[in-house]
Amino acid sequence: MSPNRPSTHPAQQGAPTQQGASPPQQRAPRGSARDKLIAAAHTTVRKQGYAATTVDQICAAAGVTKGAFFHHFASKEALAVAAAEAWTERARPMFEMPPHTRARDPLDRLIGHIDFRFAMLDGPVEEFTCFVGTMVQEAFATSEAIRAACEASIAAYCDALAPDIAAAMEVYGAPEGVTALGLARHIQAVLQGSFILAKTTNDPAIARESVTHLKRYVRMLFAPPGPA
Amino acid sequence: MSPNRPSTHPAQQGAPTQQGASPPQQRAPRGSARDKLIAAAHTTVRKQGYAATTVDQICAAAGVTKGAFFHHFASKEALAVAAAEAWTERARPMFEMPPHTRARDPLDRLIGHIDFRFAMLDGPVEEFTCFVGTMVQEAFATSEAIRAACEASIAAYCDALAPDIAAAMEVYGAPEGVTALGLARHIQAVLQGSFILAKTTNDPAIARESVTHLKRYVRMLFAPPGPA
DNA sequence: GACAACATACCAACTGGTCGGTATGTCGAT
DNA sequence: ATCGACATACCGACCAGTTGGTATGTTGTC
Repeated sequence: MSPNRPSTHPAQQGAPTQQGASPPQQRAPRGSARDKLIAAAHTTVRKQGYAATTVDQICAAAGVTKGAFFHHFASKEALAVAAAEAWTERARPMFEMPPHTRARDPLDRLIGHIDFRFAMLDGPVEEFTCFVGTMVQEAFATSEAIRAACEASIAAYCDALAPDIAAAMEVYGAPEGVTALGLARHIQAVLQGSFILAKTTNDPAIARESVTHLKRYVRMLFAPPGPA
Repeated sequence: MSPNRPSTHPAQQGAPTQQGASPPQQRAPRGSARDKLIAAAHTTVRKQGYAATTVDQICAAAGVTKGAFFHHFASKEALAVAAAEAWTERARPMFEMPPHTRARDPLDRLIGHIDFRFAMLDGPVEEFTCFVGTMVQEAFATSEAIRAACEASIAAYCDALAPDIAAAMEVYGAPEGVTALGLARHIQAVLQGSFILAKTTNDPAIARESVTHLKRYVRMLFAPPGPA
């Protein structure tokens, strides 16, 4: 659950409000502040965590003022909830775009998805880790609204993954006690855990190692049980 | 990076400052403040996260004043580092005490350990989750000292787990590419990830589900490959 | 074994800066 | 001329860290 691609709107401008030059420098188009604040929350919270991120920092990263912030969001917590919902949307293309989603065999689609997640584990840690996973760690006991929003986002991911797993189970069978949603949740757990390990070492390699184990597990689950 | 080492003292007493009895109720024994502060940091940070936890809260939970805090620790960050080191010590008995550690078969010891971790996944979420895993999420990019301390704690856990895995690999073999330390790290990743899922639902059940998958994976890894 | 000199452990009150949030003003589109 | 979308200026609460003190050992000396 962590594509760095905010397919977001055409209007996009990372830089702070300063414009150097001559002609009729226009400011950012009206109506763009909300999206920019959410995007800024994603990047800032992924790097620093939720509590350590101040509203001023988010505003600065978004290139808007505090007035705009509290025009769009009633509180910092409200932004967090909105950002969690936006995160779910941002993850959706992962289940539609990549080539493996067109594979005929459901197990190929599932393994393809894991490979896809594996390939994301590269570059700076804060660019592939999960916004909602980071946030729920801090807020699960102190903000019921944030916790619920994060739960919904994770659940949406698992729900999106489950159909392919269910189909694979029908084709290849699976051991007693394995369910599609349960395995989807386990995949999510391994990803989240691999993010934490990557943070401890500040290096994605340790995360790839774990996802490799995950891939092997899925392969073994759906392998024909008997002799070769 | 500086836990002030007052080469600590024999005196020990878990409880807050109150004493039960009749006569001139004395305060907590000298030398106990440091340990109490670390214990308070463990519980408070596990529940609220690191950044959201204030020094005053930790002091209140420990039953000491801020003066005592800054007598023992140069900064909030220094306490975090000391608490991460203490966390490692706190985990050590897990590898020595439980009955399964005496098993003759290394795979039995390994599975026994996973069962042991499984059994811990019960009750309030903040009582079985990992202090260093929680903290490193927030601090990996902002405090190198904390990040390194958390890395060391996680590494110590994996190092403690690896020998049994290595022994199991020698007895039962293992697929190409599997290493003892690598599998130990994967086990740690699954646990950390299961904690996050438990936080999203505020319920340990989802964590147990993932650890069950982990156990099945380990069993499959070390199962004889051929026909039954 | 008593006492001066010192060190450690802790406490209460304070401070400078920061943070989430508010009150109010301005600008552009309809 | 009105309203939504911002910007500016500001506030009270809070927070990490400081200061200046007291109480309780510990140690060296005679």
